[in-house]
Amino acid sequence: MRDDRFCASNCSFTRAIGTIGNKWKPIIINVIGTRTVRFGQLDSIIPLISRKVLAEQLKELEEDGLLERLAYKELPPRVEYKLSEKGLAFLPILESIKEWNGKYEVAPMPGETDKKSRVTCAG
Amino acid sequence: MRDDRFCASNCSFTRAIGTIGNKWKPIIINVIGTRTVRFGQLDSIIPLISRKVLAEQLKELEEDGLLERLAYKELPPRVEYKLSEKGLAFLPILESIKEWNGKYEVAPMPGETDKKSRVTCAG
DNA sequence: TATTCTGGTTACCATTGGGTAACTACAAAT
DNA sequence: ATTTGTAGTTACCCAATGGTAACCAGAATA
Repeated sequence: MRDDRFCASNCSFTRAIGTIGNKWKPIIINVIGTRTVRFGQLDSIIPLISRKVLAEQLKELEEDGLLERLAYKELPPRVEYKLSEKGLAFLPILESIKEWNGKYEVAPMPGETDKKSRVTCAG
Repeated sequence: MRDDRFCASNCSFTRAIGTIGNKWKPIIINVIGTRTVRFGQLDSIIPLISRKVLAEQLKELEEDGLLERLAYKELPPRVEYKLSEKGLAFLPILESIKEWNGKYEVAPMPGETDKKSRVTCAG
């Protein structure tokens, strides 16, 4: 998922894209926002992502220092995710993407077809 | 490459990510910048991208209104790509990603290993 | 006693992504 | 007459992605 050729680039920008340039990570970061969110919450807030992929993405985001994972030694387990300083500093960028998209998007709203097959950010 | 489930979301942000949330598109947009660039130039400036994938990405970017394609009726063919207004408006976002990464990136520079296997933005 | 609850992980399998090489058209140059 | 150059496209094939279902621990609840 994370492309090592990107992360090993001598270009800082390319490395950044290697870190956050995929479709799930911006969504996850946006959903977490300034909150503290549990794994199960993320799994249900973001439909169409499987637990497997969600776990992968969270692990990578943690490795890249974008979020913090707090595991409570309880049973049943409880794990909370929140953005690190680096992750929080990324939020304004997501906001400017929203603005940009709102300003220039061509097709405004899709027709009411198959709701099940759509992704929601539900942020 | 472009995920239809994202593009059909009722969430504007998710749709935006469906459009530009992959690894090649930000790179391509960054490389083009304010210039006018030919297909072959892109192909040689961006190593490790194949012509096939490059052509795909360019087509999608054009469909999404991020760039304009100017084909001259010559032989051998000449095609020039430049960012549209929407594409140009995306450049500041890429700049803020660069800033953000410069500020928070953990591993600063990779060792001198296999240069061939790296991606360069060469912007 | 059996079920539930949570945050994963693992094995298995189908789908997809993406690379490579060959091919196109035609003009100009060798 | 053959090669070169451009911007792709197509067929083919292998590797990687990602989904599904099963499984785990161990306490609390019914």
